[in-house]
Amino acid sequence: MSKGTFYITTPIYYPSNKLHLGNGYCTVAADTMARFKKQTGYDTYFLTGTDEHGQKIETRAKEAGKQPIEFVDEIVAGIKDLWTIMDIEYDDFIRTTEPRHEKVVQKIFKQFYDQGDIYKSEYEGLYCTPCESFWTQSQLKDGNCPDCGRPVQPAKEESYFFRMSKYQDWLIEYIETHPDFIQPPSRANEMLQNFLRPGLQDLCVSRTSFKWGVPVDFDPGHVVYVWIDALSNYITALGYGSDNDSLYQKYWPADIHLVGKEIVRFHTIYWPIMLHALGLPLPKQVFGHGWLVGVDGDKMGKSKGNGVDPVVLCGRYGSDAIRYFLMREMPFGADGRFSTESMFTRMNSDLANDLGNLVSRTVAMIEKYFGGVVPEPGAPTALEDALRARFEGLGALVETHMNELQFSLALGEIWKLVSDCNRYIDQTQPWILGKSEEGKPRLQTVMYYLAECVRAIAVCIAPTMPRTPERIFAQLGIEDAAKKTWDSIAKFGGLVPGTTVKKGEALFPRIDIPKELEALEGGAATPSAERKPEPEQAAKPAPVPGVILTAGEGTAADYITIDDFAKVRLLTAKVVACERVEKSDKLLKETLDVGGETRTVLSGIAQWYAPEDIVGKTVVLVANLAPRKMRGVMSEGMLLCASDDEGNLKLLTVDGEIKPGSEIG
RNA sequence: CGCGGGGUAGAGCAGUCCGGUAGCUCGUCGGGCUCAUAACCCGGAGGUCGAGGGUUCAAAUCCCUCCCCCGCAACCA
Repeated sequence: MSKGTFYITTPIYYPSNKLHLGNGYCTVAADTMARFKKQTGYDTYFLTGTDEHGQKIETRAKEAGKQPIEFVDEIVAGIKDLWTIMDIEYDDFIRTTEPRHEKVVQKIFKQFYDQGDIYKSEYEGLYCTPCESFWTQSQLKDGNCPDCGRPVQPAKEESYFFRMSKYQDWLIEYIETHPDFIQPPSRANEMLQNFLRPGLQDLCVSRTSFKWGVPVDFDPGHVVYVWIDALSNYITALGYGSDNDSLYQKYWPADIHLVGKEIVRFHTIYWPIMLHALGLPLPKQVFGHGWLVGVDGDKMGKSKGNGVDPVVLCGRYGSDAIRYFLMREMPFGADGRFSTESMFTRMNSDLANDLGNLVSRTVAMIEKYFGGVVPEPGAPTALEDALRARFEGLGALVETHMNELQFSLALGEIWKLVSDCNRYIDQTQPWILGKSEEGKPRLQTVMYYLAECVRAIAVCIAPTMPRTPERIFAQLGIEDAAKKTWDSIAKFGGLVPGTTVKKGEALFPRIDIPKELEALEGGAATPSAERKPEPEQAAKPAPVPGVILTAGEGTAADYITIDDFAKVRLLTAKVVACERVEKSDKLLKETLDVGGETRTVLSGIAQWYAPEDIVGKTVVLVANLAPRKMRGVMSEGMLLCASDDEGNLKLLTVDGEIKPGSEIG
């Protein structure tokens, strides 16, 4: 029965924050793929999870006044809720803090050590204290830290290292002889050119500077650093190295590791080398997908604060619509632009107008002309033959595209059938046929063909849109599970005449775009929301900023209380120094006098201000914003800016002179 | 010359490997239809294919040069 196994994974997410739509994108893709494979007869296993160790979590937990495990427990619960909301049907959710994972990580680490892949060394390097980073002589810029430009000091840290270089030639050879291993191929070039051919450095695989990690059991004080800890989840989740490794035996090697393009390196260099060192087979494919980027080309990430809250979107428009949009809008390998406007447009035209309306008119006509009973088809004409050909060719086309993870193309094929059906109605003019008795036989054929095609469409969209098919089947009166399967659409004619249809609610109600934009943006925009939507403005550049929503809650335009406001500590600050940040064309680094205290803040204003422009200005600082490292420099707050519709920024300043560090409010 | 990707209609993209009438979706304009969610169907307008040079009967496509945008450069999906 089963065509074989299929094991697919997402990255394990780092729960330092709530997830955003970009994480959802990757996970929806994996889920869609898993569902498709299940549907087409594979024994499928879909793994996702969280990578919960590391200094950042330790720090964030401390800031929140919690134990690290308490801190991640809460966030992980939120992540699982999100996956439920987005209809993610994973088979397992691995947390790197689980004993089943930690034990095996220790075992793997020990094995590497015993076989000489890992050695202990004193990392002697040049250390930049603010950046908490070591640098080699060659990495320095003008003798200073290449990230922040500050001086570095010689320092030592005892660490274990993995001999990457030992496996480098083997890996180059492997990648060259397995062209499908890294997808899309451009990513393979990147890896070869940037990292492998120039030569791998040995990889630091333990830390002593923080505690929140898997302890190295034979050397107290060391914890396993992210690489071995996080990457090994793909096999520890299957029980590799445990008493029961039946899942591992069954599903490894993975068919696809789905990863964001920024972590391709870890999955195509470190991970294969680790596996090889363990004597294990490599995953068949690592697919580096693109990012959702905002209209201005910014990546939608936690660090940008411009993510769109998937919970809000799913709640408002249904997870199926969101999933459809994500899978349809952009080709999977490349970056895709996200804006709420493009999402609404897509939802209206494809889901409401094309598919929803097709189901609606089909069912309505069967009710009107045949009392709701699906009629027996008569002899086909050329029109029916063409429709039938499309129907019967659909499965193979969808499968081809899906196997290449081209979700967008697969959906495009399905929508060709939707479109054919709408055209078919126009060509056959059922409302004319229905007027006379002579037209009835022909009308029977037309209605049957439509209903049967709608059935096929419902089957095909199921992996992407898990909820909608049942709603369609209900309207078509299909109850027999055998008529809902992938196999049932291989041949035209599965629908049994005589079943009773029943018109239901509109599958996807049309969205009033200007209204929705207003509702969404108005309600859920960040407090510092710099931009306003401009719904109609369809004119030239139309930089409709769609992506300013963050992980906020409400959708209504709620008021905040004075207490809420009081949570934000605003202070005046005088800019005493300012410089550009190395390797960034957006950031300026300001040194601020906040009444005796000195703060360093990074702001993304370099396009609008030269450093010398703002020295001496008194600006408004959000003083209690959680510090964040950008470009390796810790930013201790945020400067308030106003921005207009085009995104032009102006710093907020103070009317006249006032002592630096004065409270605002 | 660090590496990779990109520049095609108002917007978002395909086409480039393997040269042969420049295509899709949205928008826009006009027409048709009335079963349907003001939905559907047909047609039109709109492109110096980033710039320049070369090869060729023929170049978005192959070669050379240049310009511009984005990403990566050793823990942000």
